[in-house]
Amino acid sequence: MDTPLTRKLNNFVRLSAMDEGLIADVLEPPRLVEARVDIVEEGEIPRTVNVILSGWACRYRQFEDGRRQIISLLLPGDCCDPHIPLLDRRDHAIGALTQVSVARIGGSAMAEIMARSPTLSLAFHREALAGAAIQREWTVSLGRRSGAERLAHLFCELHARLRAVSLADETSCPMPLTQPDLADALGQTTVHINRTLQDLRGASLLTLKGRRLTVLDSASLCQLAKFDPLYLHLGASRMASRHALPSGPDRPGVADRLP
Amino acid sequence: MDTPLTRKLNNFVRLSAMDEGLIADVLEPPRLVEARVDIVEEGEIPRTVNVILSGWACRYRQFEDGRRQIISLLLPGDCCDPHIPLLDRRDHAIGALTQVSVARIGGSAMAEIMARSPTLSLAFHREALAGAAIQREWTVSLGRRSGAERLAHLFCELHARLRAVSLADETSCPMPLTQPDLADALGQTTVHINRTLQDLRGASLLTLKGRRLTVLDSASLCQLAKFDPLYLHLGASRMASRHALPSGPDRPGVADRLP
DNA sequence: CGCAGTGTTGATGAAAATCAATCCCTGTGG
DNA sequence: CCACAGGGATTGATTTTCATCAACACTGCG
Repeated sequence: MDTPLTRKLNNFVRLSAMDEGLIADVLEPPRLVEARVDIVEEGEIPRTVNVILSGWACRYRQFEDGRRQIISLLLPGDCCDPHIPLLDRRDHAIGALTQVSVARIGGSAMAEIMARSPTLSLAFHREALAGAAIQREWTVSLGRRSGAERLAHLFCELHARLRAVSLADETSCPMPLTQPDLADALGQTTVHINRTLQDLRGASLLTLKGRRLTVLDSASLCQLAKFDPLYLHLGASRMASRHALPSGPDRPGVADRLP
Repeated sequence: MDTPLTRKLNNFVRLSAMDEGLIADVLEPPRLVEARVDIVEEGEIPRTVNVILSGWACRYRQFEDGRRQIISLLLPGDCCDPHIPLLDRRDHAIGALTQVSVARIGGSAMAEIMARSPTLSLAFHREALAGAAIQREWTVSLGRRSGAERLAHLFCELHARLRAVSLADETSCPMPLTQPDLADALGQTTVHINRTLQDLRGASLLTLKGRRLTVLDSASLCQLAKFDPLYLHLGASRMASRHALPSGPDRPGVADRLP
């Protein structure tokens, strides 16, 4: 069966038909969650794994004073913590950004297929490690990348991740995030995101309209973002590493085209 | 055998004497790494797990233009990625911040003890999940906490983590990080860290001298930082949750004492 | 002694937040 | 079909936070 989950896991290990069958067996019937509704709430005791089948969600944390930080973005095929049932309580919430279809895998069913198929076990482990690597990259972005670099980097990442589950073409992909969403993901304000976005458009790096992102100048965008797809661990084979900056700090540089 | 590693894992599950013995058996003889030297380098193919026995290290990433971001801090008892041998190549480096003593566990030995002892397997898994949770919290800090909040939060976290391995007392702990280190961890400049530090000292929240941090007003520090130790998943039992903000956005607030 | 890394200070400028209006879609109900 | 509501996008003016630049003091150490 071809689901975003199997497509994603196939980036990490080649799954056998039997593996895919095992997954299909344990995936409970999906439920729909409307945009802005929580899929799981903070403080819950985790018992099941949730898999995103369609739509976008995010982990987030909100302070009492209203400040919100999106901690990570969950795209189709992503599973919310394959191993989370091991922990005590959830320290963050997961919310739907668009309408989302999620399927659960019971904690014990999960343990069972991991025990049954070493390949699946490896796949889920790698999925988790890749997720951790993405989280580290976000730390780098928030800590040391400028506004324009952050935005560019996020777009590069999302495009690559969507390609890995066949939801993007060579130069464009869906982009349902609103500017407030982008602001909360990148630790900035919507006003500032808006202006940075205009800079990127002005430099002819991309267009963004109708909830769709089109990358006009991939090489420059990657270079500006210092985007190196290695951290996604999606398997060198299919990664368009062609734009991975061949380094050399001294090149024309898009930065000149930005204000 | 009592090592920082077993002390740390005991926060997640109670290890049997046999489990501790298994660990002792697979820990290779430690090696010393001097401050500012890499323990593992970016791009390496991971084969072994490294455990910090003493000293502090960090994951970090450095751009060609000199900007450096410390991605996470590794304290005694922390292991650098118990499951990392599953991935292709390292996307970041790990460097020693002080002189560090590290012991390796061979990849196959690791797999073997995990297979042999379900308790150990669970412990290492939880260790990894707790590490991921810390990484998420850093994302929140870098994205939405102000300079003073960030610094306060980091100090709260480090103090709690050190307590979990019996390296801190009730109100103080070693703090070998230099101001440049703090700056690279918190995504700011050393000048700004210096000034923020003065604010925290000025508000009588802490003292920091001779590479030792002393918390003078733990409740206020936690409140300022919005520090909730839940995310460390160190086991409710021993966590000093007493200062976990009982919430209520309307209280005196230390913030008033800061400039 | 002198050096290097660290900590500190002041002056200045850039990046981003904040405040406050619009404007513009898009879906909804009359 | 149109008016309306509401979220999203955009703009300008202003303030705050933080970075940058440039000294200089302190400390441990060869």
